[in-house]
Amino acid sequence: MAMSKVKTKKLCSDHRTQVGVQRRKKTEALIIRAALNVFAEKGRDGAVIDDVLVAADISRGTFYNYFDSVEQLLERTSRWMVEDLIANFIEPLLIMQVDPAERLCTGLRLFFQRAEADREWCRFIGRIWTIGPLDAPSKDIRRGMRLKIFTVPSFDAALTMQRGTIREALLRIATGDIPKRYSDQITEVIMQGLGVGKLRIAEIMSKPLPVIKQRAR
Amino acid sequence: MAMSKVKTKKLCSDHRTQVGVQRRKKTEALIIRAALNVFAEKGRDGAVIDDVLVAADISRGTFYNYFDSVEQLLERTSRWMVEDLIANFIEPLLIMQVDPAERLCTGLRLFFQRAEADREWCRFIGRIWTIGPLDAPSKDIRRGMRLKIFTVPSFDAALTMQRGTIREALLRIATGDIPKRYSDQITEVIMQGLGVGKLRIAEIMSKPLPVIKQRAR
Amino acid sequence: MAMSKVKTKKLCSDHRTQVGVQRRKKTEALIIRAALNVFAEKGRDGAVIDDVLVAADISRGTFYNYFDSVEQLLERTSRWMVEDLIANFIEPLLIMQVDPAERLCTGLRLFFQRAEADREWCRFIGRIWTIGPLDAPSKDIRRGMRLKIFTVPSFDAALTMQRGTIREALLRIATGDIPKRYSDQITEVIMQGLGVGKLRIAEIMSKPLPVIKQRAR
Amino acid sequence: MAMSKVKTKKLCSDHRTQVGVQRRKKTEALIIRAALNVFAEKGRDGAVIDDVLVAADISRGTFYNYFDSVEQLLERTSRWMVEDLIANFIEPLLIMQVDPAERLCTGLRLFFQRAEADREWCRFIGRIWTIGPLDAPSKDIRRGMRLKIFTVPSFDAALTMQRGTIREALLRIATGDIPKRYSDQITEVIMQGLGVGKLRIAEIMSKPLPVIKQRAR
DNA sequence: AATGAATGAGGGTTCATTCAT
DNA sequence: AATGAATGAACCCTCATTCAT
Repeated sequence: MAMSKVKTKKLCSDHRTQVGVQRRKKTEALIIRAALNVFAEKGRDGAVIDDVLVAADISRGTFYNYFDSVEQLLERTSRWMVEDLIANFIEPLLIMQVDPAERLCTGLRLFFQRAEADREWCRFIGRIWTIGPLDAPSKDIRRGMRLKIFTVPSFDAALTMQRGTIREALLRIATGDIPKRYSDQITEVIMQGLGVGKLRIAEIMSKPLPVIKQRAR
Repeated sequence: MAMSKVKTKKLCSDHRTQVGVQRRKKTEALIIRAALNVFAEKGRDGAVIDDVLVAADISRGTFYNYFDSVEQLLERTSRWMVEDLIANFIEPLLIMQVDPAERLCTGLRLFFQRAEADREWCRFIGRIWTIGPLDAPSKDIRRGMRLKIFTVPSFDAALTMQRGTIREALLRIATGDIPKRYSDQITEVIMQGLGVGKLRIAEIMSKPLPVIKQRAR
Repeated sequence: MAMSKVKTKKLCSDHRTQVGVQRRKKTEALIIRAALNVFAEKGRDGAVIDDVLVAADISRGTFYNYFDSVEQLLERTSRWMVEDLIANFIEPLLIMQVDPAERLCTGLRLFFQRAEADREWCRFIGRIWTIGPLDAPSKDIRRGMRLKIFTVPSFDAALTMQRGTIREALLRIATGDIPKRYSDQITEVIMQGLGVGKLRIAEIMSKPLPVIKQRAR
Repeated sequence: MAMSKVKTKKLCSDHRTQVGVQRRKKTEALIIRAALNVFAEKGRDGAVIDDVLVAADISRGTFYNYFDSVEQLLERTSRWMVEDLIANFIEPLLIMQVDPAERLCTGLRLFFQRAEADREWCRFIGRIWTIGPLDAPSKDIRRGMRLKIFTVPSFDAALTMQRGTIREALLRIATGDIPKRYSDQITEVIMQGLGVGKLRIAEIMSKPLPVIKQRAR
């Protein structure tokens, strides 16, 4: 049997390799998906490796074949999130060449839309979100300031307000206990904080949201 | 003789008792102060008992003479913070009978003033801040809404914005890397988010801050 | 005042000493009594010093003024028990010059009588009873064997049976859940195990129990 | 190929599983065996996890892979003992359809025989023995009472006598310092306590003990 | 690759005992 | 004497990581 194994390996090593690579990807995605839920549920420190193993239905050994440590798992899960965000929100929005206010507004609404639809995703970002590059909106803020569309005391203050409000809102949304139109109201408050007038806000909000088809990852 | 004895004993015991009570208070304060720093430094879960023991320079046993568990330490430290806040900010401000905008504004400025002065305090609130009753400002928001001074889509949204912005700002302040006038700008952005006009904001901000003498605790 | 104190001390040092000695005795008895209950309640290892302190309503320091360690407390409490037993059972019985069967029988019945009346006492002996010299009955067994009143395979076996049965019975009595006449039945079974005939047993059991006035200790 | 792969995997996995199960069983047995000795040596409360770890030559982690707590270890060790007893004494004896006196007598003798052969086993039962179902003998007592073979004041008293005597005897045997024929004498005393006549006892005792081959566990 | 048994450093808690007042 | 704060050794338990199969 050992021999046949070797033979087999030799003969179809290419195919095998490819299959192997695919399986690796699949397992890795499986683990990350599980990790996402676990981190969202228990938080960065409350999460324990066993939770992930159970959630992904894999063994300890398998896990350590894909990740070196829990720290790395967290990091790669975060990175995955960011890439997912970019692929599903940032890039699509970049294409629309509208003014910063509209773009920011639309981005926030789409973002919260997903947050409400996927609690775990929402909690994960709300609780863990450490890695910087969620900063697509920050470009809009800068541009909007340059164009006097946003009138704020400073860029730093604006960014702090926007980020803090988003995170706090996510945590609230994750509880599941939110009033009607909460997300939209949050968006409006942020816009108002950025100095956009009530009329303009109402105008932007009245436009229908573009439909973005989530790209699988 | 019996009488004098009793007297002596009573006096003596009272004195001893008082000394004991004082020492207890002192040690407890020592531990809480240490815990504050440790929690601020390492976060709720990163903090380890040994850190506190070292920071307070006490033994394990002493710690457990004052607190039942680390959980309780956190809780009581938090409570202490809240009481400190109330004693030093809320109560003094309650006395000034001005309009909600001014009161909220003043409160925030004083709050950030202390945050900048005491980094550990600042980080602790920014990272740990879970216990509710930081909600003195929420009353101002409600009143302001009733008086049409604050024009926001909803109370919930306003509160989320205010809280999230404060927390994010605290974390930033705690890094020590903040631009000039950062705290004031944060205050302004919050006011703007609540729908207060720029002129009114400038007007309020131009008033000198009342001096509050920190009550020792 | 310091002077007067010295004076006083000098003048009535004798009286003081005596009072002191009495107080010592009293406190010591207090602690032992408390320890008895605690040991009975929680067992040798379950008992904790704090339990004793609370039960006796004294402070740590006081305790260590009277006892060097918990081990010593246990030992002295046990010894106290033994002395109490001797004073209240053994000595009174020694005086009655009857045959060993009657004496053993009477002794057991009195013993169980107290066990039923004082649960803590009962549990303490049942659970802790380690110190040997409960062996007053053993002399009766020896004598009874010599006189052919007790017919057993060996002294050791007889002693084992008697002791084991007593302890087991005490534990049962301590639960408070015993059938009517349980103690008497236990006594009868022991006598039967020692080879005494049923008629003789009945005869002995029918005699009224002497009344022993418990000597305070 | 897919099929062969599956097959291979299945075979392989089965084998691995089996090996795993066997190793688990072995380690568990190892720990329980060690625990038995430790508990026997130091008693329920004196025993410390480290003792078990050293005795079984395993690491902390391993221990907690098999048992949730020391309490559970004790419980499962006790349960193991009981099952061992049942398998090696009770069941074999159930087969012999003789009168209760003979069966009880034989059971006791076999029991003590093992006690003398295995000191740790003996001490464990003598010191820890809490879990009920050692009560095979109790059925014999009941039956014997019904058949007037045992004449005792009550079932409860008989049981107390029998249990207490056994435990006390075990503790004595465990010391290693016992006279010749001690176990047999204990058995005789118990029988006598149950009201069996000396002649009948001698008759039963004179019969040769059946040989029971210990079933490995 | 996958498995899961084994490891051991690390953290929380208890409690007998000491000691300054 | 009495008090009770302080001490630290000893214990239990968790969990990330390694490793033989």
